[in-house]
Amino acid sequence: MVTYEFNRESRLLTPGQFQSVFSKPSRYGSSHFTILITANNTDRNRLGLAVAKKRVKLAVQRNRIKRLVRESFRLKQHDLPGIDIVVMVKSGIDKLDNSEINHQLEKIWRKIIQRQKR
RNA sequence: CGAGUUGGCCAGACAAUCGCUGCUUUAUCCUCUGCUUUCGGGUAGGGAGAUAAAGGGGAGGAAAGUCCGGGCUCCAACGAGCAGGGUGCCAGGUAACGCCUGGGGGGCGCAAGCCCACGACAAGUGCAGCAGAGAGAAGACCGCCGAUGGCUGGCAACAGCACAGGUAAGGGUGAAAGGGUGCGGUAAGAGCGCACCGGGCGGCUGGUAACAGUUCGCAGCAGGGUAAACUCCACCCGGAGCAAGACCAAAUAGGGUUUCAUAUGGCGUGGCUCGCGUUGAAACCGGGUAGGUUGCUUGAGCCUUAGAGCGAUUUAAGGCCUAGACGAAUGAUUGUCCACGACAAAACCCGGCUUAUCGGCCAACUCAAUAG
RNA sequence: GCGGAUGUGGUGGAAUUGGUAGACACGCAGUCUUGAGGGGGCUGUGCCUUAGGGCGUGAGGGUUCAACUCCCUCCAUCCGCA
Repeated sequence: MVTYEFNRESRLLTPGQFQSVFSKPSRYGSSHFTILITANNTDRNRLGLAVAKKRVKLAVQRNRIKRLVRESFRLKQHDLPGIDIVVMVKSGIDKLDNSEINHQLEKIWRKIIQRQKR
């Protein structure tokens, strides 16, 4: 039975874990996202978010974007093959609506899955 | 039904599915201690964690800006003085405030009502560029006069000159030129005199006071502005902040160089001095660690009723528990409905202020008025 | 989260007992020199306006005769604290 849970094991928690992703990343991107991934040699995927105050000024918008990314990751996590992910954003993303953000994330997940299968 | 003022309340709703995070209960697993044992275990109590199920909770009126005030924590204690800072009509409220309430004064509005850093420049010191004659108990540039004295003419009355001089009514300069109006007065003028108005000082009356009134008395008037200039007066303020601080584990390896001091010293201490405590301190190089728990939500708390008070507020009784996260929860998708949803999200906690904001509802009051 | 600092033409940066804002340097534009370029010289350079004049020190108010300067509110940028 496949569950769509999202608890603390599915996140990057410490600065050290973030650093390991930043040190040897594969890059993916879209018009408003930059995503870094690296293999973590487990059967779990882990997500870290880096939404800078400089990119998105209002706390309400930052929270909205983080929630959307988490939700999208939660629903897709079983199709991904054991990687650590750091999602960063670019300026202007706070002007997009929910469906547009979801659409961009979908495209990136599909690209990652294709790349990793080879 | 219109126009407006003040106060208070709400902050899309409902359903389904999938998620996040605390709390409570139950079950299973793990673990510690005691007792017992046929060494498999059994039983009682405790602990923290994991999983599952059920129930219940889960951003704001501004959570914001960080502009004030407190609680709390540490600085041995926060004691004295100086420096520095803040507030500023009066009275009250409060834990406290730069906040609030009531009152006074001034301004705006037909009104309900709204707005105001609103102590003292007659304690002292300073400032006012340019312009202007003169800028502070002032000043003759133009103007006015020239009574008096002088000169000229004339027998004289007097006329002329504008020399001495007088003059702040008028012009001009300026942000500002030293009470206003009228009459008298005069050579021309002038609080020079008088009347009224305004203001000052003293008294009296009302008020806790700010202040107001005065048919009372005094003196012709008194010296303008600026204190968000120094200052004076009254009152208040020790410093830092939850990244405060405390605990557990690890670590800080008794390493090197330089400088200061060597006790009338250094440091604690983040203005200085005294006082107090403590006994070396600081900088750089090299090396090592920066994980977890706690502080963390029950509080100047909220609701109802009754009493005190014009009110802010307060007293009593009863009831309620209403987010505590930590790479950071309170969401996503779909559907239905409508007034089509603004500004915007806690990070130790409260009380205010300020700023942003789609709209909706309720109450009291004011104006316009009886037309549709 | 807490604490602190700064804001002046296109750029750096002057101007303080409150008294003519934009010194100085760079850049830019025009012009002279040169066959041309470079270099150098000279002139101009915040905005609006025909002129007179008006508006301009991050924004908005206030005090004052007068504000870059003093006071209040807001905005933006930067720095420090484990």
